[in-house]
Amino acid sequence: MNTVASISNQLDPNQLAPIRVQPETLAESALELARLVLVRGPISRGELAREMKLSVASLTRLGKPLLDSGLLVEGPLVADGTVGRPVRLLDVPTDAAWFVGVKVTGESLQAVVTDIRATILAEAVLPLPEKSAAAVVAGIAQLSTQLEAQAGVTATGVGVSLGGQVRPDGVVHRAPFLDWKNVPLQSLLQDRLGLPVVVENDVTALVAAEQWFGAGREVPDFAVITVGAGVGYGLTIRNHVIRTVDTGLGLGGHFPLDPNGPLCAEGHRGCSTAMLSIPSICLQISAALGRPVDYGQALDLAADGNRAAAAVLEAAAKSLGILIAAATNLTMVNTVVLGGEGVALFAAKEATVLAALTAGRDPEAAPVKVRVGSADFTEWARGAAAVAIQAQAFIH
Amino acid sequence: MNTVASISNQLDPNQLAPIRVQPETLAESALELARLVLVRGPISRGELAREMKLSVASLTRLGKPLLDSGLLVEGPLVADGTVGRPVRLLDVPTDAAWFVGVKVTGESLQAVVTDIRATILAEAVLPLPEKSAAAVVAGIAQLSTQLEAQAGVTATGVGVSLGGQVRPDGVVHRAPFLDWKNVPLQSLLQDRLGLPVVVENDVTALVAAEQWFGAGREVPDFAVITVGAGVGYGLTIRNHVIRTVDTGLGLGGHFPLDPNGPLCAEGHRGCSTAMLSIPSICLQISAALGRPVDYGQALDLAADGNRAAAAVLEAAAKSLGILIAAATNLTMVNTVVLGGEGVALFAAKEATVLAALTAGRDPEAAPVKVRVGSADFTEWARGAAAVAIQAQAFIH
DNA sequence: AATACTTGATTCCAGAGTGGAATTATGTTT
DNA sequence: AAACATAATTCCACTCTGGAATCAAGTATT
Repeated sequence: MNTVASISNQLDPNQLAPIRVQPETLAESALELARLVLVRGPISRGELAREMKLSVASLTRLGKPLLDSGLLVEGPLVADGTVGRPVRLLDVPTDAAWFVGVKVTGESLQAVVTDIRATILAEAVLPLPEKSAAAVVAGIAQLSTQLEAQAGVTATGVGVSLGGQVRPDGVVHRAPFLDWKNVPLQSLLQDRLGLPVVVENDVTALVAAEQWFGAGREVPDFAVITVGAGVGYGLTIRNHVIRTVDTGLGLGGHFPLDPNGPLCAEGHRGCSTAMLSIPSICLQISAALGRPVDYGQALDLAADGNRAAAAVLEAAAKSLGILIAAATNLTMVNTVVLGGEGVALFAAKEATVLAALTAGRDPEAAPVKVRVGSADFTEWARGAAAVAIQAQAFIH
Repeated sequence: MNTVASISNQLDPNQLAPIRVQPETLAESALELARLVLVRGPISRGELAREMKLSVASLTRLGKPLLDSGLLVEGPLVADGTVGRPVRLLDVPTDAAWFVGVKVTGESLQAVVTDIRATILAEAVLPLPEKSAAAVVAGIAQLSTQLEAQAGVTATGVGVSLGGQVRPDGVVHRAPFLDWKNVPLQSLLQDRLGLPVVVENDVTALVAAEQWFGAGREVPDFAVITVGAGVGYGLTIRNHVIRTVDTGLGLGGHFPLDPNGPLCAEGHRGCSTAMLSIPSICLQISAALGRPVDYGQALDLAADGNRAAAAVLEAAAKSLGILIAAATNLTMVNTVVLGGEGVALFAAKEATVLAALTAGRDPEAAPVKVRVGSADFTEWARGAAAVAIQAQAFIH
């Protein structure tokens, strides 16, 4: 089979549809090249050769069909003033493919449209009238159309993420927040949208986004901890997002942290959800003060010296440090990315978190690098877009 | 370069020295083939082809030079009564290479000699008169000679393991039990023995042995927890033993398990060492009963209904369950191998351990497979032999 | 301005590794 | 004894690869 020819067919000028990535016709190393160019931005062949452990000759050969087909583009010659022939950087065309990412919660759909590097171009939210699959499908279709119009682009793929277990075939095995069991969301959406759709667990999607477009660009091993309505946990080891049959069950969500903490709904005293989740923190402070308090108010109250709020947040911060210590000790990673709206806790109580983390680590151990992601809810939708991007790039 | 020829040279009949594995002259896939035959025992080309995702044609080609050189051998035709040509299984010669493994503790050297599959042929112990590197080197030399004579073989490699941090170049960076810092043990031993020597952290060596010759033959991901003088912890993900700069620090050794537990020497209340280590358990019971009690007596006392002993062991068993739950939740593995002399605790209190483990896991999660390794101290020395085997097989 | 120099990128070619198809080997079944 | 089934080998075309020579496009030197 001639790879070059089969790609070039897609460039038929009579075909006005957007260029569609069809990497199943690409060999392993060509795929890896495309992935690296996507992830490492504009990059020279020399650096790619080092990174891929290939010769520059191979890079010329591998790059040729990708450039011919338009999957990659070459920048202009950049003369940096030094002696020698200037480099011509390889890049991905960022105006050829766009992706819609949607995070499904029990109450709403949060959506973004991104370019191929998961850069957000537009965002939108839609309340979910009911938790039926039909409502979700209709909502995603509406958001998709709306966002395409907003950004003036045509989506080439859609990623959907939600809290729950998602099977590799895109069937939602179990999603407690939606009361779903075995909903074939991917095929439903694909039929409706006529586009490739990927469905993934929300935390896993966030980890995937982080792996390609965040911390993973620099380190091969890291954990992700999200704090929000619940506590999420994900892991990347040796550049691979760990996915198991239990992914989506939220095994990091009820990790014991404080024997004197409050109870979670499952009856775990002082588990990560009880100590860290936003609802639990707000409820504790509300109960103490005898009036409803939201998360922002909680942080403000603590900053203003309110004792109840300060005590709750102090305990939460300490618990977060303990959780980070436990995760790094047992997984042996030394980078942790924090995500979710609850990262505001880290910003407010960084010293407490780090003190608890240090206490839980061997004094001789390498320091843990804690990276704070965006607290913006759009990060979740961006994660969904990232898995759509990854799926279209066909890297496993 | 002609691989076949370069291997065949080693078979020069005039050369009476034992066949030495020199796999640096082997290509990647030939190495993987040799490793699979070593690990999977006598195995057919067809099964190897499936395992390696190659054609049987490739297996014939890859196997040829290995068979010619004697690195692999063919079994007789085995006719199992079914129709068709019988298979001729590939195997490693188990009478061509032997390995000495030595575990160094603060008090003694525990040594074994094994065949290439890490099967123990003989064992020996030598008290360590002092903790100097010279004493360790001399002791290992003596044990090596003694074991070779005992088993009637000549060692082709020596593996040494100890509690502490070992750098990849075989320098012991830090070994608290020996009061060592930056001791170039590998080169010292290599000079003395005239044999290839590998030095590795003790828990990592045990994990490596388990990966090639134990649980790892069936699952790609598992954790190892050892209970003995301390608590050890190691991890294999995607068929790779995780080694980091912190390996050897014992990051799983002071994991918080019981807020009401006793203190360890570092001042951690209810950490894994305080709850599980043999010295701590014996000390707790001794203190309660007002007389010295060893581990065997502790188990007997508890079995006989002694309340203090039973309480301590019950708490230990519960803690072990909690530790297993924490490790599996955070690493996402679902197989745990228990090792060390303390596994007797699991045998005695299995129900308690499993109850605590189950309580710490999501009810919907896949059940954790707990495998109990040998409690024999020779397992540690066998681990050391295993890393020597791996080093000679040059697989990373 | 012409030439030398430096470094990026390409071309060309030989070698290694691979799988499919045909063939051979070695047993059981008829 | 012939037919059949399955294992293993041989043969060959194909892909992927890197090294060496070459070309390309800038800066430095004269």
